Amino acid sequence: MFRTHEVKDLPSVEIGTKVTLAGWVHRRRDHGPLIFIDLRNRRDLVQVVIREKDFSATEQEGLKEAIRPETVVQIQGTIQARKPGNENPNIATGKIEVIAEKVVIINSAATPPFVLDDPSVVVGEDIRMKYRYLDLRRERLQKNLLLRHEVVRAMRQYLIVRDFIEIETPYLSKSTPEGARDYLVPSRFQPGKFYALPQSPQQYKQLLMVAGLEKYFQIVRCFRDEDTRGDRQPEFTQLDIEMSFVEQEDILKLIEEMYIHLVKTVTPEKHITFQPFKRLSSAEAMSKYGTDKPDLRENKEDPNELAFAFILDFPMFEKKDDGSLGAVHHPFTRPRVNNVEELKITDPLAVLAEQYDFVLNGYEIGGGSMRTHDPKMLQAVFEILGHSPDDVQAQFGHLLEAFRYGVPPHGGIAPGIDRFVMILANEPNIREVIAFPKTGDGRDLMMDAPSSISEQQIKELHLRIIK
RNA sequence: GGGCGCGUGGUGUAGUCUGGUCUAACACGUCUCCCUGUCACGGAGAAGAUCGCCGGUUCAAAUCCGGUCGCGCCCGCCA
Repeated sequence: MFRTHEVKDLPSVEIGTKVTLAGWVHRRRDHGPLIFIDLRNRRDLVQVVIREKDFSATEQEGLKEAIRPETVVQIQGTIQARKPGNENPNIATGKIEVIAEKVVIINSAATPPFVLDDPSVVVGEDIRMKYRYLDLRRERLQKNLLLRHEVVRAMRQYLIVRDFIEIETPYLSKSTPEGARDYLVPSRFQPGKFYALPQSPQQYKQLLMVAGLEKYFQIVRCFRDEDTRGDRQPEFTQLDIEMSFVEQEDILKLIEEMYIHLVKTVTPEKHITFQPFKRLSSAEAMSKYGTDKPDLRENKEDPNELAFAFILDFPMFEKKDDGSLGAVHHPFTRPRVNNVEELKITDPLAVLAEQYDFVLNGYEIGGGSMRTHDPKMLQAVFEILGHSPDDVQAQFGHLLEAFRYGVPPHGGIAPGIDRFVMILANEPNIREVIAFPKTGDGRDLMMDAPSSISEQQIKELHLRIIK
């Protein structure tokens, strides 16, 4: 046992109790014969008083090491009430202090490359990323990761009590031509073939509906090999949801109630502008605000305002740069038509989709749709998108095959977790709520990834590198 | 793929526009010494920077020009 108490529990410990604490030296105030150190354990601080006269000459030499900031120490001592006038109202343990009887240096620390105890110092991004484990010791990131934890925990709890089942889907999956660029993983067993990391578990969760799971969710990592932004990382986490025997309204209601609940429990200081959430058609949003993710806050200076909105009625198809048609969302989205015949005779660009975006303070924090569960309708959509029957068979044959065996009406949504936490934390950048984020060009400066691989690995994977 | 911004001791900045006063300043940190009630402790002192890199202009470059590298932001892209 390294410690008998956590620092945060000390205020309720009786005066005179002997305690053993362990943590990091946060700050030191060296008065010569009297040394104060603030001992840090998680985010909590307590003042330890070291009286030089209580220690032998050799022990005093060791103390020189102990008082280096960020050194890991174990302190044995006695809880003492601070004298009136000596209390520190700025820390939770400010009414007491620990009189040290023994100081054990567990691990002495080199001088950190940047100051950890001053939140006002803005350190360069590259240095923070290289020494991310030190950056994470700072209060800002400790707070953000804790907030993120609370959000995810509340999401899980909310869905689990409503009969949702959490199911994991594969990360090694299949590349699809639609959407973002895939991250690819070469196969050792199948020369020249590649897995793709999922951009989302879209097809898996629909197949779970075919499997009769009915209410699925997953806190899942998604991968997209595209350029990053302040609110975009190559890998990000979403709350993936899919439900059977529901309509669009059921999904919107679930999300609305869940997010009101999340805000209430995790950040009660925040207030929600629209209850129920504002709803706009995508056409309305574009004409009124010039964007399909409008910032609807009434006071943009208010750090506690949350203006949630649903954007509805997106078009099903759009013209791509090369003139061909693409799906605005994805091909599995249900077009708002009565039957296949109607879809075939309508101008594709006039067809709306049962698709919805979830928007908060000018950020898209999620999107979803009702899915086409009629195989004929799905075929018709693929035809409009210009996929040849062979192509459809190769790319989506497994899904169409599955849909032959009794598929329930279903739909889902996937709210992003990083962006939501970023907004709750009032952070300007998504990296501030991710423990180990990537740089703008997709690198991990701490691990130095991506990196070269050995000749042996290249050979095993049947690859050749062209420079 | 394109546009913009930034790069000066370990960290954060000033100085760059208007070249010489820069033999590079300040704060934090580090080191030495002093201090028994500090809590962003205080005091005295010290070390630490070829001003991202390469080249050019000039009597003279942190400063101007060209290139290059690094980091960030934005557009494209992100079903």
